[in-house]
Amino acid sequence: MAKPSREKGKASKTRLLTIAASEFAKRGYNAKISDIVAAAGLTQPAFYIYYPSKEAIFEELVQAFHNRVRTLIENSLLDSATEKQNVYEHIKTKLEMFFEFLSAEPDLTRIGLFVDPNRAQVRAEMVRMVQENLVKEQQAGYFRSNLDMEFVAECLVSMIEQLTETRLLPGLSSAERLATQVVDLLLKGMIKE
Amino acid sequence: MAKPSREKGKASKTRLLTIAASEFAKRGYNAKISDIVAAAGLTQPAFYIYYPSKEAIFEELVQAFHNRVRTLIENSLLDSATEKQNVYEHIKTKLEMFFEFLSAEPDLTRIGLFVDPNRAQVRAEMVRMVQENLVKEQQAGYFRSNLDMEFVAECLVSMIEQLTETRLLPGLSSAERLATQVVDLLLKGMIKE
Amino acid sequence: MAKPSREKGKASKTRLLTIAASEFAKRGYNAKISDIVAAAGLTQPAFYIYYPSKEAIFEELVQAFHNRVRTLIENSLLDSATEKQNVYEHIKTKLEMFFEFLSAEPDLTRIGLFVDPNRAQVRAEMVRMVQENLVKEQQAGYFRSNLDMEFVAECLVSMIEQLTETRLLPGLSSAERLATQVVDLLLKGMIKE
Amino acid sequence: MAKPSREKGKASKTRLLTIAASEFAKRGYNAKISDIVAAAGLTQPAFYIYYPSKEAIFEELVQAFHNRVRTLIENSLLDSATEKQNVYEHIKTKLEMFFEFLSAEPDLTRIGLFVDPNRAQVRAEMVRMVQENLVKEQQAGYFRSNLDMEFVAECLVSMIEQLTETRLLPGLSSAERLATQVVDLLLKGMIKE
DNA sequence: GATGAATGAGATTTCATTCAT
DNA sequence: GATGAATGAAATCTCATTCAT
Repeated sequence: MAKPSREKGKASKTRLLTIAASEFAKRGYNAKISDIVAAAGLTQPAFYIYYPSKEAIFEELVQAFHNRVRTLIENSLLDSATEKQNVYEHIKTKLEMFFEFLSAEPDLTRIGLFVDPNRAQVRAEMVRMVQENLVKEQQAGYFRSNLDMEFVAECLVSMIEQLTETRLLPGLSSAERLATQVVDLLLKGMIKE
Repeated sequence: MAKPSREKGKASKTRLLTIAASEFAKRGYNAKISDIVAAAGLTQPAFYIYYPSKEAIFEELVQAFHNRVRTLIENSLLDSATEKQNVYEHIKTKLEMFFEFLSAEPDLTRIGLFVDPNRAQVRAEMVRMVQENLVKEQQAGYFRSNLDMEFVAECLVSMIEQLTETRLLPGLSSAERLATQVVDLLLKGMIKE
Repeated sequence: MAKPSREKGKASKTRLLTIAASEFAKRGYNAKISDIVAAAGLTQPAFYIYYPSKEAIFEELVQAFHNRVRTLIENSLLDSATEKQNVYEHIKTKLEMFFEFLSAEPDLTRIGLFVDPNRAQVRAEMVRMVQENLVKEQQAGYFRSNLDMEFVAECLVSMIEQLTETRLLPGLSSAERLATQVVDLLLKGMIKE
Repeated sequence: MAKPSREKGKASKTRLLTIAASEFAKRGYNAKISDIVAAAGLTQPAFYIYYPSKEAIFEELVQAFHNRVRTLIENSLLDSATEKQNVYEHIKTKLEMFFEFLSAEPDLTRIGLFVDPNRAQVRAEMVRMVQENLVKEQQAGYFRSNLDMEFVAECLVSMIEQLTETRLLPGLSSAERLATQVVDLLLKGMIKE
């Protein structure tokens, strides 16, 4: 492993990371280094110039997703303090941001949400973040007080994950559309009146 | 005391299938034949007496889950015609059945819902079934008419799947409890009043 | 890794061990598994049926030598109590045994004495054994009392090792001859009279 | 303050050689070029500016040791002609010189004596030199005439080598001390009186 | 109904070495 | 006088699968 610093090397490293993301997203951790380097126009040993092991590059991708999630969480919490919309719009905006976030880097999202063996951890983090937000609204009197907000958060996150997989990433629905639908369903419920 | 030779073979085959289910559920498709046969007290070639390949036994498990889902669907649709409860109870009962179904064979469930690379198919089937049920209730006037029932069904199924993974299979919640919570959330919504 | 028990498997395992001994003796730890299995008329994976790793088979050979050394030590100490020859004959006999022992399994000897990275340990063990023997003779008054027997033991062992490598294993001298020469030199010294 | 460009190259080459000696001494021929250049603050291609291959630099170190041995031999033979001490002192002085020589460049010594695959050659050279010296003393009547001086030389050299490895290089004994002990043991022998 | 023994194909990783600048 | 970037060749090890009995 050397420490590349000039342009071409950096480009190779980036290419490897991007292609690795795509391969891991498609085939899970079984993605082959040989395919990755081939797609990057390199030979096998070149991989090890930039990453010490297959595990390392995978972990780097997982951490990249984690970091992005953490950033989103922090920003999102700040926003919630500053904005003052009605509750529908407020929640919808946040959901939309969430969906946008997840669709911005589809491969990273797939890796973080679906292929990482420790994906339960990120999920738990997301659930916690959502729960905190919801509890605030609940305390502000917007939601029924008898709702278990951890349960609700878990349901919401699972919906987000699923809709991301089946509608958002395949391009069948926009972030805005999904946010609207989810808010409408979850806030109002299914019952008439 | 009958012909033990015939029975022994069947027993071995069943044992292999059960253990394979457990291994695939635990380790995904990467589960090793060598581990499976070892746990079954057999040697590797014995495996190939009963199943032509790793893929074949995996597919058999996936199909077993599919078949169970199909059976559930048929029974469920029948039930829905015969029963005459209020809508809460009605839906809750079905959800409870669904959760019971999923918890009855945890390994099969995990394989069908989480490890099968084509799990989207079963999911779609489940979504369709749920959707059909919901449409009927909607047409009967129980639900808001502006709800896209395909969307709702997808949300509901994703919640079911997730809660199955995080609460039902680990034994943290009962089927009855989860059904109650889901019904309460989805039917009434989160908003006060 | 299976547990072979029938004849052919046992033969293969033994062949692998024998050939491995020869290869390690010739080329050091860098000996290649591929050469070993080829010489054994097997393919690479067959190796891993019998030994879990290259390190494992090497360690097995090293341990085999250690065990033989330990056995020799125990027997040798017993002998020293029972026999009652003059001191020349006594020491010569023991030296001869030692040389015979080292020439009995040349590959094992080379591995234990020259290629094992931890060969200092066995050497130390051998030095200790020789020292104990010498001290007894010294206390019995056969040797000068101002000799540091640890130093003498170390010299003796190094001579044994060297003569084994350059004369015994190549077949240039017999164990008996070497024992005679060493005893003559070490006991009488070089000075005339 | 002269031409630093020429000097820098020479300095790099020397540094590589020194570090290579240290690495080969520590890890045997398996020492890695990548480690050597890293320790020298250079990159891998720089190595090949100065040495055509790994084998070449290793051989250069081996030859350096050989040359030093040859020089020692010549000087030693001259000395033996000029000096006129008693035989104990005479031999002891030479042994001490030998030990000093071996401890002066520990890395080179380790490479020449222990890691060079052809170390038998240098050993043979050293044996021959020692033998020549001993034969002279023997002819002068100092030693028993029935001693095979080639055998004695080989024993002596092996002792020197071993004591160098276990006592001299680790700093446990001085050259003078070892020389004294060896002379005492070998000349007088172990027997009392 | 099963086993002992073995293999084909391929995966990750290592290391000396070279090309272009 | 040196570097950034890359490679050829090979080594260890894994795993589903098969042959002969």
